Amino acid sequence: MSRKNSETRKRILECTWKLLEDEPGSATRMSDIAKAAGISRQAVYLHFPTRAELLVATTRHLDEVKDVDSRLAKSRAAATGEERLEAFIEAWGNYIPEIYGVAKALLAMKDTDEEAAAAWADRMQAVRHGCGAVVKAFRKDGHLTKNLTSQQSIEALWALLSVRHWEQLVVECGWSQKQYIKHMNRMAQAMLVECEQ
Amino acid sequence: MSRKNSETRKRILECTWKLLEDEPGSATRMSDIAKAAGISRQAVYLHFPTRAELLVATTRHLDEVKDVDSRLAKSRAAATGEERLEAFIEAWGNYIPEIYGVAKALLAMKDTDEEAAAAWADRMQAVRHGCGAVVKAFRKDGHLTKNLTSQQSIEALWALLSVRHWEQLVVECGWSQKQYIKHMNRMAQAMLVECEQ
DNA sequence: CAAAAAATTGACACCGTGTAAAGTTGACAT
DNA sequence: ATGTCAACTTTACACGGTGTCAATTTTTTG
Repeated sequence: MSRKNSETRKRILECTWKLLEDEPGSATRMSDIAKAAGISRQAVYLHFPTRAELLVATTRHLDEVKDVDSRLAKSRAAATGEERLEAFIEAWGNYIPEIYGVAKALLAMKDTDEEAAAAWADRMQAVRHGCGAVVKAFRKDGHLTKNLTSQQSIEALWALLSVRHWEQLVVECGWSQKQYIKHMNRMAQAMLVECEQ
Repeated sequence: MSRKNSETRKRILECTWKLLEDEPGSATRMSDIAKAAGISRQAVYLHFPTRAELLVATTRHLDEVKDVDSRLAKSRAAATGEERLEAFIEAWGNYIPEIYGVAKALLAMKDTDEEAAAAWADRMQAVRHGCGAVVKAFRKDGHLTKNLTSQQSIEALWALLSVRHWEQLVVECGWSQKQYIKHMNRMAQAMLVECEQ
């Protein structure tokens, strides 16, 4: 316990986070992080055996500090599917920009590193669960479209709310966070709900 | 001309393509490509100064061989917005799996290499144009939702039809190509069209 | 104070990209 | 047949980033 939560370890995590926040992606090197934390490059390896493990630890640290899980859990209070969807998109959609830097680095690593892939998949599983809860609520309301199975609905919603999708709209197309949230609600609604015309 | 279309050059491009098709992503090295093409690693550099330029050339080669542009142009024959959308999704959606390997490598490179980013942006511009044409047709029909500006509609559709979105649904979630096409049509429709209930 | 833990220093191996230079081979032009 | 030109080979090396190792110093703490 005292080992795991050492001062230095925490400082490394915070610096990694800050650096990736400023410049999302894979540009940040181990030496940059060491310099930012005011220690030698080797000292970083003393705490984290590989870059992948450091990134994974940083995401976990972030999730802990920001307390995603309880933020996502809030949406479960809502009664109707519609309300749940809105609460969920509010919670997750606004969480994305806070983790974007680290997420992007992990996403880039995913292709080559097994461990990074597993860590990312694990975190995304939480989001998927949230999507599942939303779909279930819609189903209960009897509002779910018949064009998709529950499984497909979950996956479609999950993909719609992916970090990459957010990235494309907000970072590449320049949508504001507010626009993103608003339109995601509309789109998800349109996608999941039966549209009788 | 004779220079640009040399036997060897073409063979390198074909091998790059094949290798990336088998194993999408950034794993394929210059030496792998050289070996596959039956030449020395340096010979590859004789034709393509950098890995980025090779990847860019490979996408261009692919686009040329597969003739995307004319495939996408076909959708312009359709009269109504709905028909255009369907033709466009048919054309582009079925093109994605054919280029996925190379696309993924280019996408990974995009983060670090300026030239790769530009090449990818350029190719994506073509898709965006297609989305623009679809939205325009819908607007003309008077069926476009009032919740989105034309620009936003184009971007929303563009993001929906992104390679990454396809990847998530087909590669990660295991949707069949047929399902993907079918549901993309539905989703895009639901997203763009006014839903009077 | 002595032992243990944390960090430093400096060197090095490995990989993949990219550069450089000298040498080989074959076509073909006169 | 000779010379030359282009394509390709071979060998060697520089560079940057990750990760390893071992010897040493600093800090903590029983």
